[in-house]
Amino acid sequence: MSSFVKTRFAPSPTGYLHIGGLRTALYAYLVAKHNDGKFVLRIEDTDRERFVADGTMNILKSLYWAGIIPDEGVMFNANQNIIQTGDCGGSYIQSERLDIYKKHADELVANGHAYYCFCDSARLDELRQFQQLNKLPTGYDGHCRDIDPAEAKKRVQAGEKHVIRMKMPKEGETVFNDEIRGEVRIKNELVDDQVIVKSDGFPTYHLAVVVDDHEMEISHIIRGEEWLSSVPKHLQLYKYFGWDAPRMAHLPLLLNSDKSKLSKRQGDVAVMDYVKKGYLKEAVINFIAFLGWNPGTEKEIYFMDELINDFDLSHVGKSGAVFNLQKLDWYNKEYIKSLPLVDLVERAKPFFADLGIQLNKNDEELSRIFALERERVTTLAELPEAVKFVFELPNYGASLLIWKKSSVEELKNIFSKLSELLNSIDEKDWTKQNLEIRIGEWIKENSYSVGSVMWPLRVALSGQENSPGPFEIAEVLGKQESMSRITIAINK
RNA sequence: GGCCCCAUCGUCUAGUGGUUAGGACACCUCGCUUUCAAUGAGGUAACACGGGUCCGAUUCCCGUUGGGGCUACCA
Repeated sequence: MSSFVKTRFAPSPTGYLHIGGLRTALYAYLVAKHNDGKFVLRIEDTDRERFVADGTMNILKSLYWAGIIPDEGVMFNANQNIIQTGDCGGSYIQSERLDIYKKHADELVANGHAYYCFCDSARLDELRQFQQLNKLPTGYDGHCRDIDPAEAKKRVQAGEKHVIRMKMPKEGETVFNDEIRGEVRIKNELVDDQVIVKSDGFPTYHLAVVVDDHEMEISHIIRGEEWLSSVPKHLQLYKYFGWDAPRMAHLPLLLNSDKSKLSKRQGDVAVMDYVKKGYLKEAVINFIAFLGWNPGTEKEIYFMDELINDFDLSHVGKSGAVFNLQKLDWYNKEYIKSLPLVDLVERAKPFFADLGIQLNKNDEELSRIFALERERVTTLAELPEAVKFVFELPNYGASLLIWKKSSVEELKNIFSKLSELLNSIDEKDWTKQNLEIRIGEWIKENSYSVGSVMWPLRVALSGQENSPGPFEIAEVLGKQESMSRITIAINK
């Protein structure tokens, strides 16, 4: 076996990509990239009841948004069509690999490692109820395990409804080494004779995952902790097929604030929810990367390429991590503050479009406007509301103009003189720096208190109780609009 | 119920057989300041419990408790 690293993310298209799934995908991606290996995307759509038609596309787009691009397997092209690359002897979509699973299942039956089971769901339900009632361990009782194989085959050929179950040894113990948890041992007698082929002919996860990971030459299985207890089944299948098992890493779960498994009930869990809310991919990636992993240093800000450099499974923790929105918000603010303005403009535009707002300004103007508020918003979705006052002066009450330590008389006096001063400033000198100097000097000359000038000026320009400083706003607004807003204030 | 996994500030976490148990978010105080934000300086706050082992345990072992996962012809 070569030491080439190949990881995979293998989601089910049951609706949308879960934020926990994104983290699993990220870790798998990082392990592959850190080791100059390959990252495979496979679609596990063997559950026809939960299948959602555009589920695959949603997953692919969510991953693409986050910058997690597969090297092999399922992806989409410029025309938004789902395509595949790579050679694993078939499709990377499980529903298109049925013959492969059938071949392997038949092989197990032929070798006596699996058997046909004719128990219907009524009997199984009854069995489970009985076990639960009598506080017995639940599980299949082996009812069909010892049916004569020749007879079973006849019944199958006669069209009798059936599934295929793998034979789990009744004795011994399965011991394996998890990359994160270390040695784990589970007694074989406690492990069920798992159904590996359903009555509809589709494989269950357990068969499909083993066959595919082998045929796709996956070196590291990286998945959620919920799979830990089914590892003995998988290992047994590898043994039956005579294959080497990949290395395995079972990641700790993402939790709600009450420590239960992260769920829809307690907040947004779909990656697209966070996209729509205006979180930056850099923030989301940085945040989820740190939910369970850390570099062992005090560096908190990590871009994808830095994660690829430093990520290491050995630094992944064992305990579940609470998904803490406050920390995500902090990361998002950090990235919004540090994003180049041109990028900020590009990424913010869709949030205006979503609200039906026409941005009749060029990018240059927009970047100046957005720069005004970028330190004040936590998400891109907040930006339209935050910069609204630039486009249209809000209607505010006249009393807002009066600074707490000032009076109406003083205000009127100051404003009329201020208006003259501003009018005397040439349009080409209408810059933040220049205005600050001129008005500063003027305040000093007249011995005004700073607030008695700055507060009303800022309110006049912004129409808001809270806003950026008056000079920044004035520069963005330009002389004409600024003067018009001051006139409006004076008239109030 | 059975099996498996886990346990350091409220949250994400670093860390060690002997440390003032470190950082980040959040929170609080102060500074800057026309407001908000940003920012600077501080602060509150943790080794779940009980037994061992050891000169010495937060660290190693066992147990308890707590939390989580699995226990499907779902993944």
